[in-house]
Amino acid sequence: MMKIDLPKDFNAHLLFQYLRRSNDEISFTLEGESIFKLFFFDQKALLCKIEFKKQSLNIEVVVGQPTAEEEKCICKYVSEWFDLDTDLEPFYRIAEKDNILKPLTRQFRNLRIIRSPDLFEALCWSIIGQQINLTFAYQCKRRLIEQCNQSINYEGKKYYAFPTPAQILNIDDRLYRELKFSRQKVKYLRTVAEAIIDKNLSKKDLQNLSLAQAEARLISLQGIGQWSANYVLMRCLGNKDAFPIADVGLHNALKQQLKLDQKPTISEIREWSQAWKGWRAYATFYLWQSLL
DNA sequence: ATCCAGGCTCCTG
DNA sequence: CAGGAGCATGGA
Repeated sequence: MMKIDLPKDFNAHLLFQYLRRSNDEISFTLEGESIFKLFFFDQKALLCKIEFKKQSLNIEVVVGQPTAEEEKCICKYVSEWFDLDTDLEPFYRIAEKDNILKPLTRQFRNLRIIRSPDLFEALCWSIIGQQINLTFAYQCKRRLIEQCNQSINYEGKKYYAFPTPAQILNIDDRLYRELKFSRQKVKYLRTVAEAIIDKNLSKKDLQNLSLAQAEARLISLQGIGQWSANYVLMRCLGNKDAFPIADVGLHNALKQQLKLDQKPTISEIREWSQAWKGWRAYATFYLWQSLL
């Protein structure tokens, strides 16, 4: 059993509300108050059960025998997933002086960005989510995960992990059509999978770059534009100032919050967001939350 | 039916 | 360099 201390006033309710938002999400499994997450270390499967206590979260490995090193990886993953290491106070100080963020930070107190710690998965999700609505995006992702079937059975239920780059490359064009992926997106997924396999792209490399450099590196990949790059920097790398400014969800949330009759322009958003400097990823996430 | 979804690339003038 | 088509499908 592993145990991780939670930050003061951790809001598990808002976390679960976010995790529950799609029935097609099968890269983890919710059962009551527990989260099940399947990890693969090469071919070795470890199924983890995560439970929240008052001051800590517990991780129990219910299938498989982890080494000390693997336990460390799992703890690191979970800490990043729920963004446990961020001090929210500076964000709330900024928010108190900002008319857009103030009500949101009161409504969603102690909400942390829910991250996507695996780089390949985060990139794939950003590609899948481009242009189409979220419901359809989640369906596509579910079909992809089921097709690759990186899974184990435990107590009569099936638990899935996100596919590896090699598995993504193994799916042929005809099959991708059946999964409802466009030709372009298949090309982009393959580009990203190859970059990871060839070790031209890694989370560690991106972490050693500045925000602007990391953004440029991501955008150099075919299929990753400004929105996707900033989405990945925010959700995977944990950069608190990454800002997917063209995001339609962001636009709709701002329209709703400010009771505008149409969506704001990019230049308006750029202006308002000056006040959020250093915390634009958090501002975005809280705005998204207002749409749930 | 038509338009828009957590965009991006490529082609045109 | 701005502007527009095309992509896949489903929900409003």
